[in-house]
Amino acid sequence: MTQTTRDQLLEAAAALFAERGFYGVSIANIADEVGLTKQALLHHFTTKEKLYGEVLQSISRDFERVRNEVMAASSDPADQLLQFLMAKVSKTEHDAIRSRLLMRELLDNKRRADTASVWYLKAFLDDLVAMVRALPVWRDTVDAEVLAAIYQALGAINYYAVSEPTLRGIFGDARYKALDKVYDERLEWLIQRVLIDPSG
Amino acid sequence: MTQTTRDQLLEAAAALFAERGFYGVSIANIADEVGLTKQALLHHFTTKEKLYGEVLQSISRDFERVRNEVMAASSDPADQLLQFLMAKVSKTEHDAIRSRLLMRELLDNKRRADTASVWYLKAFLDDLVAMVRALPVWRDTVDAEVLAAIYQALGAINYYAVSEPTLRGIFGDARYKALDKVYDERLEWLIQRVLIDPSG
DNA sequence: CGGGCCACTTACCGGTCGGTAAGTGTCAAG
DNA sequence: CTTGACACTTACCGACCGGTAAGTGGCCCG
Repeated sequence: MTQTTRDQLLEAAAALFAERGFYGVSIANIADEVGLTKQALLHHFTTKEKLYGEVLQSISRDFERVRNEVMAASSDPADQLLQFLMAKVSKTEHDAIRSRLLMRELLDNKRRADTASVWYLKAFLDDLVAMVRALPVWRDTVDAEVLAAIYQALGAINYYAVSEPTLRGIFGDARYKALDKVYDERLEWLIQRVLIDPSG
Repeated sequence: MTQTTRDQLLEAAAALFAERGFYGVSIANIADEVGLTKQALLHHFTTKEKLYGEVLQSISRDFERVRNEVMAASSDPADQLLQFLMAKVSKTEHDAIRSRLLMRELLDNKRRADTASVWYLKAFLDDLVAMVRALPVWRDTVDAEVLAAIYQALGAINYYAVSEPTLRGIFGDARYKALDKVYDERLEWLIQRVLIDPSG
């Protein structure tokens, strides 16, 4: 199946918004990427804000899909949690774009009146809290403790994901590759220690 | 001592760049904040890029100052490391601005030809690696492992710092405050587990 | 008193921004 | 053969962008 013009625009928008941020990209830039004029883009998504909103929405659908896959693949809550979190690690360019975009959203939604994205984030966090609460160790802990632990894992994942170009710039390809190799293992260890078996 | 106009501009610039990013702020916005025209700003910092560079530089000086304070306050490497990392946690508005600004820089310096800021970051990471290497546990580990562990702690710190407005938006002031209270303890525990006493 | 530096102003430049208006060509339904 | 929806175009708009040019007023130094 060939991509529709609309989907091509969405994909180009995601990549550019991730790389330069909402204000760093013009709708003409995005349209150019697909070989169209900005008015063609506005034909599909009446305003820049609406286009951005649809990009966020497509990401949130992605996460829900991954969550369902993980839940179906195993019935062990610890396994589900680990797989869901590790799936957030950037393996492909598409993953990296998603991480960067959400980090920017985290930084920007203070000033944007973007309640929509706040609610999507809430749903995502609620899902994670539920997954953690399925583990016996966490059953009798207050919400704040669960959230704090989750957030530390998310921080370790996403901060690193977003740093990839910078780290590559500092250390060069070879040493970055070496770092990347150990990061995965260490992350699994961290999730294990912080979330799955905190007492051990 | 009253602040010079130049310092006022630097402070206003830091706050606005942190909140909206480089492209989201005009030099006129920054000048307005201090009650001047943009040409007055250009009088002090010839270009927008140079102003931004000076903001980054002042942050890097801040870090060096904190590092020296921490090194002077204790001779125990484990203590120094813990204090240095915990000092990065946002306590004041100024700390939060710094975290946000650096996170944006991490996201943007792929596209900006901002080698300068890459070198600040390298120096900062080098300092941290040296502090960790001062601990006997890490003496015989490869660089990549040390860096990975450091990065996980930095991620847990900075991702959370940057999320403050979003989390407050999702959970409200009361529940955010509860989260904030437990986050500090949990962070200290994490640094202890990941960096200072990984075997324990 | 005179001259030059400093901090700052108004006026203006070419260019880009998001968005509107008014088409143009294609193609399927009636 | 016409009609109209659809996907797209060119031609604009006012607002704002970063930056330049050319002052203006105050203050220190001789």
